[in-house]
Amino acid sequence: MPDDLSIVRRGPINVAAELSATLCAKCEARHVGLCDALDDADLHFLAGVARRSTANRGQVFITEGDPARQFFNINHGTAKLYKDLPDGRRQIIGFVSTGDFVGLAADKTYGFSAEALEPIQYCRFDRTELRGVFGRFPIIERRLLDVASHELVIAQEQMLLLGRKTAVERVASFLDGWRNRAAPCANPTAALDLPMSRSELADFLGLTIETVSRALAALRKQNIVSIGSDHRIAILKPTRLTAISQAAE
Amino acid sequence: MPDDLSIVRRGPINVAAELSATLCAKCEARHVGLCDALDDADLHFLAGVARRSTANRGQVFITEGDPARQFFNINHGTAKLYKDLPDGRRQIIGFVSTGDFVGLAADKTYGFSAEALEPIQYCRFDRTELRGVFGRFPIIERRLLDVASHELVIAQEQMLLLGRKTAVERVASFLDGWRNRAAPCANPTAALDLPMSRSELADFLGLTIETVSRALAALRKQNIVSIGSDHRIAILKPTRLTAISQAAE
DNA sequence: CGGCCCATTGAAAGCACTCAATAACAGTGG
DNA sequence: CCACTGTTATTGAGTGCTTTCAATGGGCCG
Repeated sequence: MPDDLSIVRRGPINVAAELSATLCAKCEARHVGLCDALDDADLHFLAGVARRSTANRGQVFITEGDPARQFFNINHGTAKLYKDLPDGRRQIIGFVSTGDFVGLAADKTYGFSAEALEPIQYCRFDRTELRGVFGRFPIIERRLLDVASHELVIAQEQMLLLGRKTAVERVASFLDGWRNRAAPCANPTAALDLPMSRSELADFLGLTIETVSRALAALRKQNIVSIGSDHRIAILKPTRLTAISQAAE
Repeated sequence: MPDDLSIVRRGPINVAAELSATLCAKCEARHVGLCDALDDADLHFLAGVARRSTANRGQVFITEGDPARQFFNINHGTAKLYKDLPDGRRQIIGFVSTGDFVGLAADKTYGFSAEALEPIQYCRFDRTELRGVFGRFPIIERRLLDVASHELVIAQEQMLLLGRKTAVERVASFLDGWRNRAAPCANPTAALDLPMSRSELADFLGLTIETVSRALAALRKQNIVSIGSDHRIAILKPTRLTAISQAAE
């Protein structure tokens, strides 16, 4: 089994890699993120150093402070990355979904924890092994640099949000951003499925659940969004939402 | 002159590169950041794609939204990186000093502006040219990936600060962090020289100047810091400062 | 010495937070 | 299928931390 840690992993082609490559080729994340950088033939090498795993809702698969020995690539589902203060205050620093690469932002130990918001599938890469792959496939390193650069842009946008935006602006920014991310090409007024609770939204936006609820209510009263049950939200006025999110009025 | 844009820059060795390499060898940033990745012999290649520039206090050398055609490496001095909202609210996303690399966090356009806090010296690299250097010196790309990773860690730490910390905790965190960065090995109670104003401190910490002032006053009243004139601050109780910054009590 | 800018301090207001109660929902078992 | 129950979300009232507005103080420079 590809998950068996005792398998022979070195060498360009071996049974485990063949199995993994087949899995990789069928992977939901095959044509996004890291894996899209390689063609099918080269996927062997990446597959050879990948271990497939799963996590259930609520399961923590990265713990802040632990030695950062692995990278992760999300193949299916959504997880939250977060940092805690000793007294329980929590800041969610990001949500990661299908195709997203996790673990770049680490020195010797992980600077954040990760918890599955729903059942997820992911690949684990040993950091040193993946570095070995860089020599043969510099395109992977290039891709990782692009990923890191883009994450920095996102992080800086979030700093602006956390440092300077009002509650309503924060919620509007989140909805706008999530729509762009989840369905960039779809009808902008289509209903969104949010995998996170109000509490998690609050921890991401630097607010409390009550304030998030009130901000959503404010947007609803202006008929900018429609709030359904089961974490479904429809954006009725995408243009207005974007304007509010950018404080453009 | 190395600053002359008309010089011939291609080829492994040419006059401009020789001149730049000499400058590079003597550069204050020679043994930090990007440049430290190369030995003196290889510095030619990097020097060949570098343009040296300066900026005076208050001068903006990167403008948010402009096409991101260049990277920057600070050789001397300090600058602030910031994002603005249309109504004037500003968030400083970071301060960069000697040895720091700037511009990784950009898609097609810069996501932030940069302004010198004091007279600075820096190198400019054309993005496409620097990418060309990657092929010959993969270590540079590796180094940039490390830089980006570390910046992500810093950014996530800042998200925790902006989203969840109180005013006093934010100011304590900043002072603690700045001490570690400016003089990691020096006597922790030595006076710090802050190159930024209260206003810039406020824009970095997501506060107002008055709140920063009050937070500093609070730390002063506890004899944790001593506030001098001309942006000088001495840390009298480093342990207490660190404890407060991490909300560890 | 005067003017200007920056920093500090005080008083009042505002936005988000806390506390509290109610409502809606999801999952469970009868 | 529906009542039951625990969880999650909404709404209201009051508090508090930070902001806003305003005035004073201090340093730098012409």
